[in-house]
Amino acid sequence: MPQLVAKIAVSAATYWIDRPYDYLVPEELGEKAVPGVRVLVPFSRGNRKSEGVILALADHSEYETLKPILSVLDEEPVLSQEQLKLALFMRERFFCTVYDAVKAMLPAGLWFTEDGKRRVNDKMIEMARLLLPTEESADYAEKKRRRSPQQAGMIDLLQSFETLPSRELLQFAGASRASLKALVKAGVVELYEKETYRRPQIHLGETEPLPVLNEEQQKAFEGLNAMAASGKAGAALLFGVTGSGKTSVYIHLIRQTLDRGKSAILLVPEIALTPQMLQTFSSHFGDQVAVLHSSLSTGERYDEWKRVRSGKAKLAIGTRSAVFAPAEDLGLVIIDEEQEESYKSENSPRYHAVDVAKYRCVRANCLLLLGSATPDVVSRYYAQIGRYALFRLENRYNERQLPQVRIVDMRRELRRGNSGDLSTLLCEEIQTNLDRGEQSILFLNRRGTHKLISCGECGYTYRCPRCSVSLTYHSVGERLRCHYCGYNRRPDSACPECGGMLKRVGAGTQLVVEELEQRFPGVEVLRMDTDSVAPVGSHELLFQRFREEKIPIMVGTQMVTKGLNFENVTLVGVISADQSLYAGDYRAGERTFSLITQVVGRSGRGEKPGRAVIQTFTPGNETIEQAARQDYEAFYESELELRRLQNAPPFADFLAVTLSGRDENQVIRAGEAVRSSLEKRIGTGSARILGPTPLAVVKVNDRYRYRVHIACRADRNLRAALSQTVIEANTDKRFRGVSVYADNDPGD
DNA sequence: AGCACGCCGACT
DNA sequence: GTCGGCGTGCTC
Repeated sequence: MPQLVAKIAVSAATYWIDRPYDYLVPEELGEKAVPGVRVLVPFSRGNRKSEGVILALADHSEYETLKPILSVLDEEPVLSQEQLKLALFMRERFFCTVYDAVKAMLPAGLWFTEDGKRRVNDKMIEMARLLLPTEESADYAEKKRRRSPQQAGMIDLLQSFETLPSRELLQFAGASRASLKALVKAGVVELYEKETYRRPQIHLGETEPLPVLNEEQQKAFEGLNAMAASGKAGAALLFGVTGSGKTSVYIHLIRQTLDRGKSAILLVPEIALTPQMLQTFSSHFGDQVAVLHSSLSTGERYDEWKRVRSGKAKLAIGTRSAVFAPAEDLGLVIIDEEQEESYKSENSPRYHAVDVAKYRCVRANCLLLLGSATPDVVSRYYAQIGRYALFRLENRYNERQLPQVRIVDMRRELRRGNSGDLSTLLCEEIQTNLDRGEQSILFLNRRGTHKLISCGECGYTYRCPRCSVSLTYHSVGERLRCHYCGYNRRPDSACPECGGMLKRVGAGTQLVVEELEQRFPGVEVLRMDTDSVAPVGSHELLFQRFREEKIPIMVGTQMVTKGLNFENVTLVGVISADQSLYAGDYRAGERTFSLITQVVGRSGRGEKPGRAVIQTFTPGNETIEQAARQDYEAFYESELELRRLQNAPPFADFLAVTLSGRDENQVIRAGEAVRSSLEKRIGTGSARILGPTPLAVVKVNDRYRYRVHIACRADRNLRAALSQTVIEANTDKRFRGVSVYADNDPGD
């Protein structure tokens, strides 16, 4: 009698041992064990239980002895054949395990806890706490200190913090999971699960008639709709200036797609997924809309996911991960503001939603529509060479004028004795607005907008003991915190170096607010920044106050640049346009152009004409001038030329191998080995290999991080070679303790 | 990664 | 002697 064998992608397998593993399907599971269901299998020498997903069935195996599948976890497949193929594609493209890809594709509500088969609707994390009374555990720590310093260290931490997520406990103590397990076994520490909180669902509105299209919108719609209806795979770029009504075109296209009985996916950047935006789409498509967003609770998200899968919802709207929406019969994928960096995942699997969307559209023979006011230079190039169709929207709604933009040379301001953040011109303009009762938005192009503490005498600043960054000051609980690892401490009463007076050095928005208060006493100023510790929805509330109470001035970072529409705002100030220009990576210019263009576009959205003031220390800079003129095509031409000279995308693909470990020299040596292995495998003829070079923040959590860069044509062979190199470096005994991974197009 | 096997030092 | 640290090798 032939045996039934299942090819399974196993969760416990790391990247370098990830392959389909053969397991025996026990007779009693024969019915349920089909491709796409998740199973529990014994894995490795200890037969540790691991989750897996059946990729395929077979009637024999090359292996002599097979272990049997322990149980089937799903009643029916959670992934279609097509989604399994996508997972395999992701492994190749993004250098992750198949199961990592599977996890990214499924909503959190479908995941299983470490121990059990229980399906969780709540998000849980593993926490650790001491089981023994304080003194007993302190005694235990002392007893253990010499032979097991890691265990003692963890007890110390739990003494002061009481409870900690076990992940963090291990990181902070620099301990291995084995030593934590030892403490659990000894009955000193207990591990338990804690629920993280939920967020409410967005309200859905009434159905509205389709928006009326103007001539150029109609033309774009007709062209795009013809592509979508052709039943052939295709991609198009909809290049529409701010306020030209891309959304109206989207709505018409989606309407047509749904009427053809097909489903659609609309991706928006993180920041753009606002209640207003959802309101717009639900007012047209009612409960055919499903929202997939990380801020929904796992339960809500799971329900939305099910509505898409069952076909009850035909339009999935969401951020990056919504590209995995289990939509059958896909007819259209729209990616709005396609140049946004939030479409690239920062942690494993490091996928790019645009790449995933391309793959899906090709497989489904449907249209991929990339929309933008400032397209990614690569997309614009593809449109130029005919790989994408190109549609333009050049007229702003109601023929509104572009804001009048002026550039201020901040070096001259400095020479005139103004060392503040606000130039004379900007202050005059703000005053004009105050007099007229119109509102102003000041944009601060700066990350790390927090306060530092430094010594007034010797200049000492606190640095993180585990990361190569300064600690920032948080007034909440008077603490100094590290943004990278979470380390925090209380500041001393005097400088620990020289005993001098410590003072708070304002930075970012705070400093600008202070300067405004000084110059415009009694004028209310609203402050918006991403990293302020704010409860959910509070940003919405602040925007609402700004609109309704007509607060004269709003100061903010990134988040004030996107999609906001305030009729009474007639002045935008860019405090410093330079910061993102020199950020190192090849996208810096693009980022700056896009940012400035967008923020300037916030001005004059109503009846009254808008003005903008851009402050810069490099007034001659071409990118800034182009952004001030809102001249994308000029920017594109010069940027493309630059890319050609640098052999950067679209003329070559950028890939990287990132290495990290506690021993810096070892990391560098491993990086050099990676480099020479790559040189051997792919040669230096067509590819350019650089590094290893340290990352901008070289040390995080006591691990040093280095990167080897590759510029080349990334074909199948090259990816395979890169994958081999990563596997080799990870399993090389000389580099134990160094972890190595590849990245398809690292952001920085 | 995580787990078993096996080697070697310190404590009964 | 043996308990339990840590180094080595394997995962259908």
